[in-house]
Amino acid sequence: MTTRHHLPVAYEHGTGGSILSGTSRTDAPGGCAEAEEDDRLLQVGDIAKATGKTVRAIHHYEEVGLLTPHARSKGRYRLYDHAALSRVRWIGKLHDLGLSLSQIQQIVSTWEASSSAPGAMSRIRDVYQQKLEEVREQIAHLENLEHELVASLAYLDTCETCDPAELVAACTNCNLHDKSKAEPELVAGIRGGNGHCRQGSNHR
Amino acid sequence: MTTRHHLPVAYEHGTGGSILSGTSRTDAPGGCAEAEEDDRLLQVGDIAKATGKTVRAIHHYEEVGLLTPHARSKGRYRLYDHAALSRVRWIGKLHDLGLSLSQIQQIVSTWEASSSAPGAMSRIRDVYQQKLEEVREQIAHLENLEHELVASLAYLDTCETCDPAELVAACTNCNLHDKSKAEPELVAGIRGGNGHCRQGSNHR
DNA sequence: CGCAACCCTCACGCATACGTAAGGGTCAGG
DNA sequence: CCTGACCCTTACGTATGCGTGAGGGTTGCG
Repeated sequence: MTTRHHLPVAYEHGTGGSILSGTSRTDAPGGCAEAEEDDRLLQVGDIAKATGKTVRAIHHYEEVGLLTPHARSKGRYRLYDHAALSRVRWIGKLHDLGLSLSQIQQIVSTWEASSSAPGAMSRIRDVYQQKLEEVREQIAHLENLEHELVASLAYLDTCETCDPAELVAACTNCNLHDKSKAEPELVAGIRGGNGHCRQGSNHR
Repeated sequence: MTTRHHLPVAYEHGTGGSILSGTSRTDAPGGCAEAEEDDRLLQVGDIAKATGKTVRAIHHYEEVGLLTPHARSKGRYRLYDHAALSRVRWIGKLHDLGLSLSQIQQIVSTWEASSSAPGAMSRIRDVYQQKLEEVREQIAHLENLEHELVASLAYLDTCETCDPAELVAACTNCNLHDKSKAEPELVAGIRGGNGHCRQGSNHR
């Protein structure tokens, strides 16, 4: 909604859909003959908005070698092509996958230093393959925690039947809970552990 | 297997199962009449080993108010009761759930400042309930990434049929891939984004 | 008593991924 | 030409969760 007024080179004219489109354009220097399609360039702010990142983050990606502007305007404004959008989203996803920016940088380096295309892809594949396993482990771990949470919530349900006048210290001797199942760790950890005279384990 | 020799107060004698048990004991000062059960005290190193944390981490937990030794030896050694084990494991789980130590501290404070037991439990419940939803979101997110990884790997499989002499720059014009499905974002981001004259989106 | 194995209290260090402020140009409509 | 909305570079700041010494006691078997 932030009304854009005067753009140097990349324009928006739409009403909010995908940012920019327009008439004026600036083909970047460098002698790249390209098909038409959509070669309007984007400013850093456009990239930021379109990807949900901050301008600072985009700059940061550049600092660590993850992104390079396609060109610069006369006034040294960074100008990006649309591939930059893919790149930034890609960075975000890999980051979500738990890769650090420097690890991502290594992938980029690997790719760029590689001459053989399938060779490069093969290494990327290895990284992805390994990440896939890690992600599956993480999922399993989270599902574990999920179950623990559910169990704890069920356990804590019983507390609703407790007398509100009861003091927390009395929990140690509580006998409202189902004796057949142990106290979930997520519950056990709350009590005790701060030195105060405590130690009973399972309320009996 | 680090042989323990001279312990101040908490002993081990077992053969590796659960750390400690023994004969000598030191009931902590403070006038806590307790049932027998298992009130031998543990040193910080014991807690560390039993929980997989480092001694420094245990100290750190204390620094931020998450854990307090049950007592101190004459020589100022920290002595913990078994509840500390639960507490440390609990901290670890909550941390895995994405809570920061200070957030965990808030839970502890909430608990300790609370007089009404069910009231306190109710607030803990709320936290857990919310965490449960977050965890489920995280799982969904990871599953999304998992699918993207799988799709990308499938896509990259095709690259194996590519001529190893092919240059990475040629990927732009690659036509080996199934034209019916789009290039996964995890693949698209690799190419382009570093300014070099590029911009074709889907290899045609 | 001697010694190994532990523990204690500072207190600075570190890696990540930006946040944020400072001081100062650039762009294009009006 | 003016102006508002943007952008640039430089550079220090921040929050987390411990890591890593430094310098120096404590414990208790033998």
